[in-house]
Amino acid sequence: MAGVSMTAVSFVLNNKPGVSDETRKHVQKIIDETGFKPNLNSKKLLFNKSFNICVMISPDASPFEDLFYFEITRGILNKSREHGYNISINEPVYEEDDLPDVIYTGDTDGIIFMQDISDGLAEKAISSGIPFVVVDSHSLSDKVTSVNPNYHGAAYSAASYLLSLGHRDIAMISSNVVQRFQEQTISGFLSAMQEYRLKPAPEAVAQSVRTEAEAYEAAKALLTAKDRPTALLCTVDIFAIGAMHCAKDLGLRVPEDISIVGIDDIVLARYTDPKLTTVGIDKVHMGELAMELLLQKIEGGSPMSASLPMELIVRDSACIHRN
Amino acid sequence: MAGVSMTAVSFVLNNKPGVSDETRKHVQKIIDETGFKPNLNSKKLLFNKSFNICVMISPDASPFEDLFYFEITRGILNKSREHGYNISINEPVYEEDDLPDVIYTGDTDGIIFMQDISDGLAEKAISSGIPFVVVDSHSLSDKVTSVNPNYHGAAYSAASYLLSLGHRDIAMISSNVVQRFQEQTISGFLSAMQEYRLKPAPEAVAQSVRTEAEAYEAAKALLTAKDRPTALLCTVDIFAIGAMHCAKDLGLRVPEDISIVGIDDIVLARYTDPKLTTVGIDKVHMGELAMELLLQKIEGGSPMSASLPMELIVRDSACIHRN
DNA sequence: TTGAAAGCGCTAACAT
DNA sequence: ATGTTAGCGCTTTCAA
Repeated sequence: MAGVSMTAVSFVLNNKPGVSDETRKHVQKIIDETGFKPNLNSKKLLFNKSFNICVMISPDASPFEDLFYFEITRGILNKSREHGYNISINEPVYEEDDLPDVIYTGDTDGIIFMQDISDGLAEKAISSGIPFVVVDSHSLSDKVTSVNPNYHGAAYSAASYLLSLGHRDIAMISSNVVQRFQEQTISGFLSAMQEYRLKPAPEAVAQSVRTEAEAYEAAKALLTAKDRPTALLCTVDIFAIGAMHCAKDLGLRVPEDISIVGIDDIVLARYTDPKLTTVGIDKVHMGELAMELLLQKIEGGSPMSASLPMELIVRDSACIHRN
Repeated sequence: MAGVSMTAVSFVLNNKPGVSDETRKHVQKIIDETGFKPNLNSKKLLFNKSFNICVMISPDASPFEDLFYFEITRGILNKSREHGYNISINEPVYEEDDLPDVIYTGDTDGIIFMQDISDGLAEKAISSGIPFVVVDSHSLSDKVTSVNPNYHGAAYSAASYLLSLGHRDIAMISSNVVQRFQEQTISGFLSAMQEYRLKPAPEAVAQSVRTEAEAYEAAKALLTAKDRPTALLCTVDIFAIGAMHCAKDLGLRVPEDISIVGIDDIVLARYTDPKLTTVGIDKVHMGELAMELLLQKIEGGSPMSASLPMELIVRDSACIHRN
């Protein structure tokens, strides 16, 4: 020590009592002069805390492929930086339905799962004892704390909007990547239709799809049928974009000949031509919220799961139906 | 210890010699049974290594706002995960032209700077002793190792392409966010023009701009002038997108009435209508390369800076000039 | 081949 | 109010 003691320095650094004003000033002066910064690695060992948050994403939904998860990640980053945490991006070990090593080496203070997780994974996470939250979850289990967009409501809003524009022949192209997501959106669609005493034909709800290209094909099937729908509700924006391309290629005008709406409001939605009408959610906020809930858990709390509303964003890809 | 010693366990864990096959097997068995994983935090202290890489971005170019940096970040993440590093996203302290605390607390093994850095920052980074690389740098200094897209070449390619299509009245909308970037693209543009013995009018190169909205206005100025150019070279894709909107609003067809090309090939470029012709670079690869160079530095090497070629990607926003 | 012990940089309990 | 000391979990000399 360049001056006096050692516990003293610790007290000064952490603004703790137990040291006279005089020594405090003295020590502080030396700290300022030398630019001394305490080594975080020793604290990590002492408190067995890594200051790392592990963001877990399935490889087929990398946040850096999928613009949706990418925005959520931004929110997570905002908050984690604010609180002095780093993030590391990882993926589950799918063959064994297990978590990666990083979880078991003390290098993770908390986990954020993107998209739904399997029951096996949830169990492993619980038994690891590490706090975790699931964001963009599709189930509201009381066993895990999660942040859930209201996808049922989203599909309901989208369908209601189309109905209010006078559309009656509405078909749906839904994602079958996550089963519960599909169930929720279909049920939202059907309840809106029901309010108008409408019962869509089976083929109008049967289109379920994984990629933009598949959405293109599904749209083709619908739009070339003899009784083609006047509106398309796509469960994911990127499908709506695929459907728009298909419509154009078929010589159909959007929205005059066919109205199309999506769900999610990804960045792209503002750049399509016409601009995509969709049902959106504040994804950055969603990420921030997930991180906040996680921090609460890390500090020993047991926060409530959150269900977030989704809001219709009217742009140019849907219009009034004229006979 | 559930079996024998303690040094032994360390040897077994790290596959080091100095322990009999018998004890090795015995210990290994216990490790497997108990699922024991060594605590990383103690290694961090012992080796004074954090296994964190700090990605430094200026706030006005957040990788999660800017699709360009976002793709680079993906590359960085790929490689860092592969090597057991976490990343933390931070920004310089601009008021003081200094690095954030995280650099000085032993919580960073290496730094990746996005975009160019100031001389002051470079100096601070060097004197911190922490290995760093600059990605998407615009200068090839031998003091810092960097990954440089060849922006001069990019502008040259774009201009040459337009010239080869018969365009002679080509105007440029360039970014003035980073000075050296602007210099390089302008010089690339001018050398291509010179090969055709063309010397663009001052107002054809004077448009320099920071945002999509400003690009829209710059395009408006150019396209409403009495001798409007037949082609626009935009130094950044997002400017090209702004210019395309402007052209449409003015009733001009792209590319029939006005050819537009960009630089960067961001994700959006494939989704515009018409699809954007641009000069691209493999951004994920760029990030991976930056991370590889950084790892070499961390291990004590002194890697060479890399200059990466950019390639013309012909899509639909430029066509042959007809008088 | 094995075990004992020091030490990485800090905090906190304890003794002074 | 201050100084001394143990200890976080590991690796690595060093001695047996």
